[in-house]
Amino acid sequence: MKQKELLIKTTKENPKDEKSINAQLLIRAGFIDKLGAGIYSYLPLGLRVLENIKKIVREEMNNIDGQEVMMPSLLPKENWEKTGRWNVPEMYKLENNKFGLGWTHEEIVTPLVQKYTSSSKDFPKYIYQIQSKFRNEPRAKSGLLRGRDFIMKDLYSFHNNSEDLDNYYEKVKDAYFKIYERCEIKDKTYFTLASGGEFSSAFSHEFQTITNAGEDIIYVCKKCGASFNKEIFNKECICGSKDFDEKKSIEVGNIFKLDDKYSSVFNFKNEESKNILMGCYGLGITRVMGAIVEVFHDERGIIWPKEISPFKVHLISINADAEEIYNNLQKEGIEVLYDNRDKSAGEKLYECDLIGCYLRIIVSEKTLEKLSVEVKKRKEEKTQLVEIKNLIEFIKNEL
RNA sequence: CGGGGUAUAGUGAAACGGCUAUCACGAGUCCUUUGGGAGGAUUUAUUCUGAGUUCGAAUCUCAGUACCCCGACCA
Repeated sequence: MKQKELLIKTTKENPKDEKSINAQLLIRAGFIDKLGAGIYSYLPLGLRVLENIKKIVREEMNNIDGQEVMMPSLLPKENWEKTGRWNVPEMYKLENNKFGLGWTHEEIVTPLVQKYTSSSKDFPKYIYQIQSKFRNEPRAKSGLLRGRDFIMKDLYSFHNNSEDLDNYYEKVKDAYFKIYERCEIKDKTYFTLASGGEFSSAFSHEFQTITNAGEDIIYVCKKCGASFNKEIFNKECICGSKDFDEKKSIEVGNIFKLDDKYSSVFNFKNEESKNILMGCYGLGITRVMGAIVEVFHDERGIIWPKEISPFKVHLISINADAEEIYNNLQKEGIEVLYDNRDKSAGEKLYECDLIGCYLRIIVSEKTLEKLSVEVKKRKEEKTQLVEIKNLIEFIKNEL
């Protein structure tokens, strides 16, 4: 992609109506555009980031046999009335009062699975989607961290018995950690015991990423590492220790067992004449994007993890023609953003740091004399001189 | 939903109740520039909406709306 043609405008000044770091940087660097509180457009760069996160999530969900579907967002009132969730604060109701916008999908996925199964032999089933969710947040805030229109992956599992549910629950937990590992926030993400909430009998588990921008407080046991959400924290760990670290964090995932809360409607029983049991597993795609920016940035801008970077390579020419190098990189299938604009060197470098692609290549008169270019990782200070004839191989090794 | 704050050009800011609403950046055109946001020329506004006070309102008052922050809420 040539930067001259990209729909992007970066700014030096922070927008005055955003205080959170993720919103400030993402807007300044041209990834997102604000339409209202908790409502954002994703511009070409921002959409590439989202797609990268979605790709990781899809791969890990498919690895645990998840089947992707897409359910509607426009949802009939009747579905919600059956479960008593029509009159909840989260629901955006449409003017005609016959439909509401989807803020979760138990009401849709359960009848769907019921319709396409006919006996307990059809189970288990694992159904997920990646889709816009709408929640009437009383207070949208912190940029992408709490939106009213946001993107979420929601997986629903259906089981014959609780052992099967328990086993799958563990598999989802592992899959989530793989996702956070690939997003490079695993080190800062804790598997946290939390309240089950109104619709789940026991406890739920949250994946909490440590950041000051977070809106939750968790307590991490210094002895065994177990962590607890403030809402259920009772001052003594399961290991018996009373020594905790208190940390601010953002919930980047939430999994819980619904048991038969919604699935008691299935009109067939399993072998033990028990109901089908459900698990529900949420992961906020846009929230993860915001959390990554909160975790990975410096005073100059965003520092994207390798797999998330909108382009793997940002190619910059200073007083030189980088067209041929750009074409060669593209031919090799390397995602490259080429700054071919007629701007001063300083401006290009500042923008490059702000946007924060994983690798930076600078082509200049100075290094072309040595038949070389400069390559630098955004997260590192050191720059390497690489001969042009070895460039493709060098880059491929880095990616 | 309670409390606090803000609203002026595309962006960020300035302007005592009084002159043609000012500055920087961005963007457009022209010229010179090119290793860390370069320089000159030129162009760029319904001061959030509605009412009121006043000879006169960006400025004061009231109402509304939007946004930010704190809290409550957060399957």
